[in-house]
Amino acid sequence: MIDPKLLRTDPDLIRRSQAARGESVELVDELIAADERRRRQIAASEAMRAEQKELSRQVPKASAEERPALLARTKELAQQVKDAVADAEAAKIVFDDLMLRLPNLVIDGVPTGGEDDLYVLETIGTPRDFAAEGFEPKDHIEIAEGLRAIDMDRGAKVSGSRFYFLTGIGAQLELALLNLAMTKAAEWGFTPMIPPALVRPSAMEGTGFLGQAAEDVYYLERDDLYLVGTSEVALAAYHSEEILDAGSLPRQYVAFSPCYRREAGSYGKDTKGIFRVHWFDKVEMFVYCDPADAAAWHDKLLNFEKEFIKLLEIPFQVLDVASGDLGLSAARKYDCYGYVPSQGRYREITSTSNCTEFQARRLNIRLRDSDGVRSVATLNGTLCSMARPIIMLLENHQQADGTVYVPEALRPYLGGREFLTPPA
RNA sequence: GGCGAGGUCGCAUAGUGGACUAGUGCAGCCGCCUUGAAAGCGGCCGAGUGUCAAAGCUCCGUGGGUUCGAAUCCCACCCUCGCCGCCA
Repeated sequence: MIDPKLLRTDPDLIRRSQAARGESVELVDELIAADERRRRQIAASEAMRAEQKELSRQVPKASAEERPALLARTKELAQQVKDAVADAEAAKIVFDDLMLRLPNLVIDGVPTGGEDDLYVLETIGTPRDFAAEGFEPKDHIEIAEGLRAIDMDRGAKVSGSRFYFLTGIGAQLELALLNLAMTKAAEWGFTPMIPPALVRPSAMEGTGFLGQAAEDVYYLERDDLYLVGTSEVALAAYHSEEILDAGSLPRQYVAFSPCYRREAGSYGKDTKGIFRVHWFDKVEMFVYCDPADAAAWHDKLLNFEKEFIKLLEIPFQVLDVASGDLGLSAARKYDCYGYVPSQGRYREITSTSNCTEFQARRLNIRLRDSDGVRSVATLNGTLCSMARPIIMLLENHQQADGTVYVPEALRPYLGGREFLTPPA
């Protein structure tokens, strides 16, 4: 949620942000109208309530002759207050509903446009020239078949399409990535967390996943619980309804959790392999900080992601995501796209969002310093979303003989081996 | 899943229909005193809304209801704790 005060002080700022996102500008006017109606009714109810309360206090002291008239008047006032409050609440429901649909304000400097207008900030590393090496690169499924690392067929048999088993060296590879990611994050000052993957609706709504993204979310009706699509949900809700001491900020958390995504509306897209799946495991960074430091923390999270991808020796690009493709919560988003040789292009491997105070307001997370109480800022960033790094490791580091080179950073977590080889 | 107990302004407690402000203790902050500290004394000391600042108004787990008036009575729900059952 954006700062409701902006509706009164600077509605044009919100209109500009909406326009940049390609979202409704009229929403702003509807919000202002609902807010005014609510405030008007509250003012009216407060005036009547004050009178009613005063008369109520006189009831016990009133004489037997005065009492009936007094009671009649207070009763009448009670009804009028009730009506005014009811209308104020109706206006508030309209206001809140609209407010939940209003996306975060876009930060100045974010490129405008849609999905294809992202801006490449830098390219790191160079894709291998397989032709020069004299062989055609295989895709990750072919490579994984040779290594018996991924079992797609049995994934489909047991759970359906877009499910898989990591087997043997594939499973070990995920555990190695997990350990490398967690070790690095701890070095960088993050507190390791293993959060629940099932959350209440409030956590889901507070992080902005029940709006336009709701179709992509698994929901357990019998228990009124959601399966998270990212541990960002649990990590953001972790401090919900809390007031954090400013001295305890920033708070850095790194979580390992499964992620579940329905991938509704992506039928036929990336159907091959484990690029787009209904479940994967992920190591996610999350930061709570003073809003004044949010932009600096966003850069830090991006740098941690870059450092990690460099450790995996995968060529990649850093993108500044355009305003129209930000999602509800993000005020700015940087994606890293790693190279996928079988596709001959870069594909998303990490994503870091600066959500400014948007999630904190919805989840009621504040900080207290010498000036009082105000909202914190939250940021999140992927460190390692298992399936995609595995694809990129297998494909970029494949050898002509079907083995796969292991980057030095991963070797300590894979028994020191330099190459992944098929089981005997 | 069954039964029971309980949720009050950081913590602990008081408050079971009406007194202008939900009382008290602890912790915390400021000051006095002191060489310093402790003790003692005085003051401040939850959040939201609102305002230049205030006043005011709202909030006693949440949501309904009864009443002129609800922390207090009624209903539903949520959560916590305990015991029993089941279980990785």
